[in-house]
This record gives sequence, C-alpha cells and structure tokens, in this order.
Amino acid sequence: MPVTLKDIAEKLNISITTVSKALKDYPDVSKKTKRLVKETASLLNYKPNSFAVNLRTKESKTIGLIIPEIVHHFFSSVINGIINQAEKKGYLVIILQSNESYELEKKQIDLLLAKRVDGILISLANESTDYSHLNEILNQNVPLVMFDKIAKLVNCSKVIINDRQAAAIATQHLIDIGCKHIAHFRGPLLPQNSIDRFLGYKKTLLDNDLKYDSSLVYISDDMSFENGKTNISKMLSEHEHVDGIFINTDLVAVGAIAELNNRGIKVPEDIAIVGFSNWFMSSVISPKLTTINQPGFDMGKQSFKLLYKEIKASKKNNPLVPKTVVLDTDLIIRETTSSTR
Amino acid sequence: MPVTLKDIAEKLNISITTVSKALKDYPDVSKKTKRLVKETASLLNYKPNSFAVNLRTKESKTIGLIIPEIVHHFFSSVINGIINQAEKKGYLVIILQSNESYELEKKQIDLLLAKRVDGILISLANESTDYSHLNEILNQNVPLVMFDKIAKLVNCSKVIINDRQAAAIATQHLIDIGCKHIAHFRGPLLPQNSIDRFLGYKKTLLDNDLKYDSSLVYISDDMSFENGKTNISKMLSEHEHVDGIFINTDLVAVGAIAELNNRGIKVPEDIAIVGFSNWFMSSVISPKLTTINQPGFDMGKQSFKLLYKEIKASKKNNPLVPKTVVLDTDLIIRETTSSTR
DNA sequence: CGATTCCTCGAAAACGTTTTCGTTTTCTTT
DNA sequence: AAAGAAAACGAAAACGTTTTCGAGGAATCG
Repeated sequence: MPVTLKDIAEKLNISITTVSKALKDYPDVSKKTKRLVKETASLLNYKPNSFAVNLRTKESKTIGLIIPEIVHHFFSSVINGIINQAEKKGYLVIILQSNESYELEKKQIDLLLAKRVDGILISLANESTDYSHLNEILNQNVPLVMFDKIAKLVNCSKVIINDRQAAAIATQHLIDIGCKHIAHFRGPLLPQNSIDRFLGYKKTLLDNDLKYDSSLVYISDDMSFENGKTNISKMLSEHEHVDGIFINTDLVAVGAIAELNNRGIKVPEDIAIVGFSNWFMSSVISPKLTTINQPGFDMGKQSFKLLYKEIKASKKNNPLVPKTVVLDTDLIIRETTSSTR
Repeated sequence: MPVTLKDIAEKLNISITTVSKALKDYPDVSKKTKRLVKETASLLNYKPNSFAVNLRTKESKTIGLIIPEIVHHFFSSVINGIINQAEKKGYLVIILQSNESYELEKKQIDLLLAKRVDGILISLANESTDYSHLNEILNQNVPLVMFDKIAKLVNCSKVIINDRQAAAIATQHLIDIGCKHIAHFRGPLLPQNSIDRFLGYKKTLLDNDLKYDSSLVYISDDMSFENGKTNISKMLSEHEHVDGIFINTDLVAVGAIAELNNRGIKVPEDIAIVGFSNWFMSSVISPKLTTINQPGFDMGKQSFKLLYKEIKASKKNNPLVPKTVVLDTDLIIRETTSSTR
C-alpha cells in the first residue's frame, strides 16, 4: 500500500496537519520538525496521492488537447511544442482526435470536461461549423485556446499564422518568377485557414493585374496525396496553359508532382509549384518543393503559454481578455520554383 | 458551481446514498426513485466529479504513454492506435516524450507514477540500458506493457515485430534480385530491434553462402537523413563494388538515396536499396523506396489491449503471466529494387 | 396474527489531502 | 515573575463520491 501522510505522522508521533504543512514549508512549523518530516517522507518514499490533491484543490494539472489527426507532420509538431511547454509548468497533456468529425469533436470535449481538465487546447475539425460545444467549454469556466483551425466567432484566445499573408507571399513568388496563369488547389470550404489562403491567392493575382479565374481553383476535400493527383488530372483536361500552382498543402502538392512526373510534364520548367506547411518530405522529394514553413512547434508552445495564463487568471477569478497571437511564416524556396527555369 | 449528488438529493428530499445508487442502477432502489433521480440528474446536467470518483475507486481511467519522439511517422501511428483503442474502453491517454534520453525517460515515469495512472505503455529510449526504473513500475503494481523498443529482461508483456525475420526478408530480397555485395546501415548499438535487424541481415548472408564483412556495416547514430548521406559517402570511399544496401530506417535510406542521386549513382541499377518502416515519404520520393512495412497502428492497438487485460487482472489481484505478441511485417517492393534493373 | 422475507432507504465511514482557526507552548520584555 | 507576543502544533471540516451495514416498512407465509 502506498504511504500516506498518516503513516509519516504516526511514525513521528505528530499530527497529519503538521506533516502536511511541513512538506509544504508552511511558516508555522519549526525547522526541526520540517527536517524530520522531510527525512522520513523521503525515507518511506512518500508520494502525495494526486487523486486526493485533485479533489481538495479542484485542479488536476492536466490539460486536454483535441486535434483533427495525429498522424500528420504539422500536428505532431504542435503536440511536441505543447507537451514540452506544458511539462515545464508541471502540466500533463491528454490527447484526443476528432478525425475531422464534428460529432467526434463534441464527444471528445465532453470527455475532457467530464475529466475536469484544467484547460483545453483545440484545433477544429473541418466539419465543424456550429460552435455551441465550444461555448459550452467557456460556460463551464474552463479556459480554452484555439490554434491553427479556429473559429473567429468564439470568444477565446487564439494562435494562428497569417494565412492570407502567407498565401500572398507564395502567390507573389510564383508571379515574380514569371508565372502568368496561376491555379490554386485549396482545402475544403469551411475551415478559416483554407478560406484565408484562397483569399490571399486571389488578392495577390488582382494586385498584380492578373485576372482571377474561379475555374482555376480546385478543392482538395481530404487534403490527400490522391487529391493532388486527381486535381492535376482535372486541371490538365480543363486548362492548357497553367504555368504555376499554389497548392494547399504539401501532401497534395507532392501528389500533384508525382502525377506531373508520370505525365512527363516538367516541374518547374512547365509548371512551377509552391506548397504549404513544409512537411519534412518536401525537402526529400525530387524536385524539392518550394513551400511555406508553418511553425508547428512554436504554435504549440505559444498555445500552451496562452492557456497557462488563462488558467492562472481563472483561478484568481480574474478573467483575461482574449488575445490572438499571429505567428510568422516564411517562404522556403526550393527546386519546384527554381529560378534556373 | 458544478452540481453534485447532494444537490440532487436535496431537490428530491432523499439521501445522497440513494441518489448515488439510483444513478448506478443498484438493485435496492425502486424503479420510481431511479426514474426521478435520473430525470433530475439530466435536468441539472449532473456530471460526476471525477476527482472524487478517482479518490474513492483508486483508479483514474487514464494511462500513460512514453515514446522516444512524437514527430515520427511510425510513433504517431502507434499513438493513433493506442488512443483509438483506449477510448473504446473508456480510457484517456497522457503522452510523454523521452527524446531518446534515459534520464528523461526516468523522469517521465516518475511523473506518471505520481499521477497514479492505471497503467503505462512504453517504447524505450535508445540510451536506456539500465532497467531499474521499469522494475520500479512493476514494484508499485502498476501494469506495464512495452512495445517496439523493448527490454527482453523486464518481466512484462510486450508487443514487437519479428525484426530478425523482417531483416532477413529484406536482405533475401536483395540477394534474390542479384546483389552480391550487400551493405547494412544499422541503428545504434543498444536497442534490441537495431540488434535484431542486424542479426537478420548477417544470418541471411551466411545462409546464402555470401560472406559477412563487418566493414560493410555502418552505424546511424541518430537515424537521420544526414546519417544516410554521411554513411553513403563513407561507404563509397571505403568500398568499390557494393551493389545493395539494407538500411535501417527509411529516413536514413532517403538520405542515402539523395546522396547517391547527387553523385549520379543510379538506384537501383548501380545500388539497390531496401529501407525499413514504410514511412509515408517512401512512396513519394524518386525512385520509390522498397521497404519493410511496420504496422504502427496495429501495434498501438495490440499494446493497449494487452495493457487493458493487465489492468483488469491487477484489479482482481489476479496477476497475469506476461505475454509477447509478435506482429507481422511485409516487404513492399517498389522502385529501389525494381526487377527491371 | 405472528413470524419471516423482501423491498427501500439512509447513516456513516472511508479515500488522502489542504487549510482555517483555535490552543498550547516558548520566548521576550519589563 | 508576570504579561504579552511569537512560535509551534493539532482538531476538524471540507472536497464528492462509493459502499457497507443496519433499520424501517411492506408484503408474504404458515
């Protein structure tokens, strides 16, 4: 059986109260008994029962994290950032997956609320368009921070990248290397970042006096390798002189490149490509993919930092005004837009 | 304030005891009060306080998972399998990372034990050679299951692949397509699977009457892309007629291929390559990598299943005899060993 | 009708900790 | 040496649940 405060108290013939206070360095216990208590505590290998501590202090030093999918380079980087930062502050992280499903997302939130985690970090499922489940979190006074895939309407802190700007930089790069007919493979219709990237693409075309043609925009429903291949095929059958594509995300871009390779269409000579997210594979394929680097680790880190502040504020019943942190991205120029073309 | 059993009891003018029993369908409470209690419970949106439940039942329905690194295709697949299976049984998962460090691994175990998780799943850090921290888990009667990178000497259930056999299949494949001088890029010296893959390679050479040359074995300390490049360079400077390499793992293989491409050495015509693990990128690079598929998701699933059984057995004080599950791998033949060579 | 059984219910202890508040002891001061 | 202040300690309540055990009343049986 695990050793408790009581065991220490009995061994030293003092009260449980004093033992507890000694261990927590309360000022009203003498140096001598403190030393004694601490010695026997470590002698007996005492570990506080976290269940009891949780009940008493009403906090579990645990946060919940919900992401669309785990097996994903970007998200696993985010997880890494979150866990690292959380551990520094003594928090552990419970991870759940929404599989891009609204229903599952709702269920996972319920699970976390039932577990009474001290806070929740979430990146939304593509399907999610109703936000009552998120407001439910706030109603219960559980701190909430959204990152990457956010809902602007929910009144909580957020960590995002400037998707519109990043897309603009990507598109401008294509224009700068001489592309005249630039297509865009966008993500699903709902998620905000998918929308913003599209808008950044569109605006940059117009800003450069190129005409925007909605038939040059293709949707990747599940952002897969296959999507890239089918989108390319469709595009080639519908348009003749596309010379550049801004593709969301790298995985789709890699599928597109594979299909272009199959068909003997040269990248970047015939068609230049810029991806999005800087997955590891992008630097390994041939030709190497020019892409927008999305700082996953840092996003995780910042997200937890914000959540931590909210948790501390909420403990003091001192509500924090929600804040949105926007992280920098950068364009990584590689072979798919090589200037030697 | 969250609603408690007491609130329901007061509202209905009955005792807390009866409310608790009604909600848990005890036989000694009448249908009528059960209905009444359940109605008001859902009316008030009652959620049991998990902290109190934990303290009372001495279990948290939470398990801990320690892996060397999260941002890794194989491990994130494993995580996925574990979380999926755990959720089905009502368990949540706390994930920690050892960063391949023995010290950190020890610390993470302490954290999980302090949290009093119901069980622990672990894949060992490469550094770990002392197992006292693992035995500490068992001493505290916390169920433990090891997967992938295991320690044979620790007396717990394990889930692994047959590394030796997989390596043999990979090596045999190289021999079958005509390779005569086969090198091996192995992982670090300590981990069991690194050892077993090496042994499978060696044995297969001898079984085929090829001579084993220890100078053809190169070590990748950190299993990186860079390791692949440097190993190839070293190998090319030391040996002339290597015509096949069995490389652990895919990431190293991809680095090797990149360097071979740089030097104009043709894969598979000049040197054929087989990787290990079937990372997603392997099917995307050029030439596509022949590799051993390692069933990450299934490994996660099986690991949790074993742990679950142990948890249930340990609750009944009915120790389970440790069991080792060996999962199948398969050889995925792609272009780096294409038979057209 | 008395004794037995069954059906409902509730008091109370227990899980292990934290913290308030009061009590006792020791020390300081005059 | 007495009075007051300071230091050290402990009793007890509280967190919210689960479960044992016993009690009361209703139903059943002989």
